[in-house]
Amino acid sequence: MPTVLWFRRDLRLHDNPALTAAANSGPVCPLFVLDPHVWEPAGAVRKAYLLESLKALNANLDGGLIVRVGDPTVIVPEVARAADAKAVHVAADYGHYGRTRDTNVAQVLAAAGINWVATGSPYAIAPGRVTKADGSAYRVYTPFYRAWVNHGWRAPAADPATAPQWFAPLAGDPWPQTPDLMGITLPPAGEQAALDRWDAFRHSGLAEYEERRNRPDLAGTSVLGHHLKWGEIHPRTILAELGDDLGSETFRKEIAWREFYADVTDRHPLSSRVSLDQRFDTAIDWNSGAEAEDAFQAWALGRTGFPFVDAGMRQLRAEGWMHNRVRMVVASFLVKDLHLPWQRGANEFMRWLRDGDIASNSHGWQWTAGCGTDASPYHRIFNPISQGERFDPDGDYVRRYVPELAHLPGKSAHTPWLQAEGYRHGYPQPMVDHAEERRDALDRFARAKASVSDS
DNA sequence: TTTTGAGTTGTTCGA
DNA sequence: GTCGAACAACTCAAA
Repeated sequence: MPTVLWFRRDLRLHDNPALTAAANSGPVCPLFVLDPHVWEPAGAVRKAYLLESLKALNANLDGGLIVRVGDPTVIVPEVARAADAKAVHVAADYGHYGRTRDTNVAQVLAAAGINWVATGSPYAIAPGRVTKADGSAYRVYTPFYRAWVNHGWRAPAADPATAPQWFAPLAGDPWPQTPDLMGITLPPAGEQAALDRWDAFRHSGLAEYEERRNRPDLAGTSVLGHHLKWGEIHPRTILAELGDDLGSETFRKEIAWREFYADVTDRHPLSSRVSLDQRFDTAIDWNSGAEAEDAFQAWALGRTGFPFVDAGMRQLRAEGWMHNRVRMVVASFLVKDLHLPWQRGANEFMRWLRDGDIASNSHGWQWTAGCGTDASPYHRIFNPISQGERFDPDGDYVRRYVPELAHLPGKSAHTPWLQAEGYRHGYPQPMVDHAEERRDALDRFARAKASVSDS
């Protein structure tokens, strides 16, 4: 019996339970829907990367992937009818939009007598499965991690018993133009690229991961985020090959963060937009007005006058990627030094990051802002200068992305204001006094707390 | 129910 | 330069 396999963020053919389920019941019509709701807000890098990934998937399907542009509640039933399918297979989605969309599509399909079959998820353990003894959800990472490891996960899914028989009952839409990347080079996309990257990291980065992962000047991270985001590789594939050494243990914890934030999103579907600690949305006195807009622009364009922050924001625009350590520092700067709500920065990240994942991004930002799952002290405020000197000790990262400072030797690139004016080549003065803004951020939080407890 | 221990990734101050 | 304490008390998890 023919089925439709609707690809969303699982753009691979191996370790794909939904594909196995579909193929075991008959010929499979592979479909991807470019949903304007997801497509339109995406920046050029995100769009281009997705198109590259679809190209790779299409090649693996011998050109048989149907790509349609439009509303999934219309397109999926239309393709299912054309295929004479009795079922549409998917991997479950857990974001707020994805879940609502799936409910609506399943409803339209049901009315047409077509089954909705969800098999597997983009996670090693489906969100909602790791719970405390009483069945409630964890809100703190470390106990979640212990329970997650204890719960365990399946081995990678077997390939279908017989090779899938692909078919396309109708033509797809013309693919959108690849956006102008203005010089950005994308990393290779697709399932093979993902497996190659994992292989390379496993053999040459994992052993030193613990030591090098916080160093943006070195290539110490896995750079698997975009592959995981689009499901070009499944986390189970990775977990199955991790050992018990320190590097493996640390990397397993990073995988678990992704799973934790998916679990939190599952319990709090709106938390990609709304602070888990509501005081941050209702009681804190955020900056606003024209001056705040100027400040946001300076941050977004990498013109704050803090070299580590500016290097990060310029890397984001230059590559569609930013090192995780620097993500935390620029996030802290926006929220604690410029007093702007985390959602502004989260949106900016989602527009540019090729690996931008709504659950990880939102909750990473909430963690830095201090309104998320971490109950630890709110006075954790990153010092943009000492973070730079600590994690980019020779200034190499700053010089790579801030050409105005390329001539400053060693760690002096972190403190250009100590140089004569002419040596700064137009690089701006620090836009704020960090010590002052730090005190201000603490004051604002204290006032918000007081105002909430008074009312 | 009460109690106790602990919490990814920090910063600053003063000895 | 290095080290420990204070930040300022909060929330969660588990016994």
